[in-house]
Amino acid sequence: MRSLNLLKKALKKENLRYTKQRQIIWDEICNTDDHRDAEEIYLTLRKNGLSASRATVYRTIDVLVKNNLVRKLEIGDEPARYENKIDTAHHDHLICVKCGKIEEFMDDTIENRQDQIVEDLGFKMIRHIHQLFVLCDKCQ
Amino acid sequence: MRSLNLLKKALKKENLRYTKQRQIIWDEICNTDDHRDAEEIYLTLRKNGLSASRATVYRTIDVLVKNNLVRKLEIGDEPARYENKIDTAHHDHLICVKCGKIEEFMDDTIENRQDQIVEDLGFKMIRHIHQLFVLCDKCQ
DNA sequence: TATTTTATGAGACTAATTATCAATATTATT
DNA sequence: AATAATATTGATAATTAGTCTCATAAAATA
Repeated sequence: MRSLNLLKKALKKENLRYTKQRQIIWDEICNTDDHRDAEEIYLTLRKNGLSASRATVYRTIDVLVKNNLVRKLEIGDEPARYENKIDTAHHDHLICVKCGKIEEFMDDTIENRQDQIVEDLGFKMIRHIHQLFVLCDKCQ
Repeated sequence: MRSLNLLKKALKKENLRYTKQRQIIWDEICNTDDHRDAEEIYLTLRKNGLSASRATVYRTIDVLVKNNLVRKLEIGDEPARYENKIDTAHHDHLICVKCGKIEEFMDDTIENRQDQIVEDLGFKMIRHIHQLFVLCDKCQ
């Protein structure tokens, strides 16, 4: 299984141990393409009879984000949301301000212009956040 | 003075009273082009012998943001930062991940593509966040 | 000026996340 | 396999940005 290897590789790289908590948290994040917050992930695990504490959920997600297995979505003052990066190319997000639905978008022109802006200033791009807050079709 | 009228107009529109606290908070935000958080603004006021409580600073900033006098910058999990919108056109931000310096950018091509993406989906744009996290020239 | 309404300040409260630390699990060593 | 060394976990305390409460103060109105 692909995601298993990815987890073990990341843990090895970080000199961290492979534990069943880290596995079930990673599995749970891989199970859906949702954008869930840490509490939702924690509660889903409990509901399924799997056990990991909140603290461990937060700690494990940090490792996954740091190792590029999970994308962290910081939306204003809401709790951060997470999605797995398995088989998904880079994308940014549209967020409905009314119903909270999250869609993804990707635009090469925007990506290129961004890079150009940073390069022209003599800076070095580390990462970017691009969020379009909208009223979705159903909420208008 | 331009900013005075703007404040009074906004307060009138919201059916709020004109008070000296609201005035000194607005003045303080207009004094610089920095991107400061609420605590920094509060502490600067105190240092200058002016008096407004933290609660009033937060409450007043909310009114200013709502009425388009102040731009709120939500940067990940950091405290929100604020800048006055006097005489400044729309722009987005470059943020140095090392020294925290904030620069501004604006690109019509990006703005147009954004609008197009939202329109194509049949959504309605409310606002957007576009932040480029970089290493600035001095931090590389 | 008296009365009504709104704003302020001090501090309690909230919520997401992080830190602490004793108990437990994993890995390395013998 | 047993033991020692080290890292992880879970429960909960702490932190922090921001909001809420409510008695007092200020402003608007009569």
